[in-house]
Amino acid sequence: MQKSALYKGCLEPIILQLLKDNGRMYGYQITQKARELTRGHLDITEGALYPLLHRLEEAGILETEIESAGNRMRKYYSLTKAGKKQSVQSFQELQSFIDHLSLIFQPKTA
Amino acid sequence: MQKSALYKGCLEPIILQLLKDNGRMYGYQITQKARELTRGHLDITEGALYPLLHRLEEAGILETEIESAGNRMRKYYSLTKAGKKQSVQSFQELQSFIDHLSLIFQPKTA
DNA sequence: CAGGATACCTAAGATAATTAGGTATCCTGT
DNA sequence: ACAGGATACCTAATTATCTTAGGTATCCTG
Repeated sequence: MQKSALYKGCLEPIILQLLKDNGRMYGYQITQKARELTRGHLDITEGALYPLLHRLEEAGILETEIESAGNRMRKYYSLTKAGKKQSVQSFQELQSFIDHLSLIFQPKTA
Repeated sequence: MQKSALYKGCLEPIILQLLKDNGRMYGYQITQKARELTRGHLDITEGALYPLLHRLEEAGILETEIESAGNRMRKYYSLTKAGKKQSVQSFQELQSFIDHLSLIFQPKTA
């Protein structure tokens, strides 16, 4: 995906939703899960993902635990209490945004 | 709207769709029609609209006719042949993008 | 032991909007 | 008569968000 600029602005709600559904995840895992759920259509680039995760942690939306798998580190992210609220809200925003779009693209059913 | 960054990248398909449905429109009219169809939720800013219209004309997607209503000019935009193709394609892209999003946000129904 | 997958990261550039202006006409109310 | 809101066009500076293109390092398979 990402050929289209449509993707812009959707990354944050996507991440919050994945963390809501899966409890806690590390960065690389998030990219794999998104790819899996969309059968390869959604490719989250690491250059977008990591800076966003850091911003969300900074903002108190996410919290981290670092663990090691063998000799390799994994930084697990999960929703804070504020993050859970945020994930609900961002889902609602996305839902309502899509509803409004459909008023443009399917005016008959309006 | 536009509090959310979701809107980014959607303006072009929206404009193409409105022109497809309404034949020909001038800039200000596009903003009003979008507002009307979404009952006030979609506010297309002129700073985004006009430069985009110019780019689409430059690209041969849109063509213009200037008319005057009283002493005031109106620049009407309509889809070229290439523009009609483009409007179909951009609709399909939007549709498929939303389908993929729904795989993230409603994984049960996948 | 090369190469792909796993796992983290950042910086420079591109893209696409917002914000905040500018110009000018038309119409309504006081 | 004229202030102010709607109509109608436009652009430039800034901001937000992503892509591209790197960098480091471990693990596993052929």
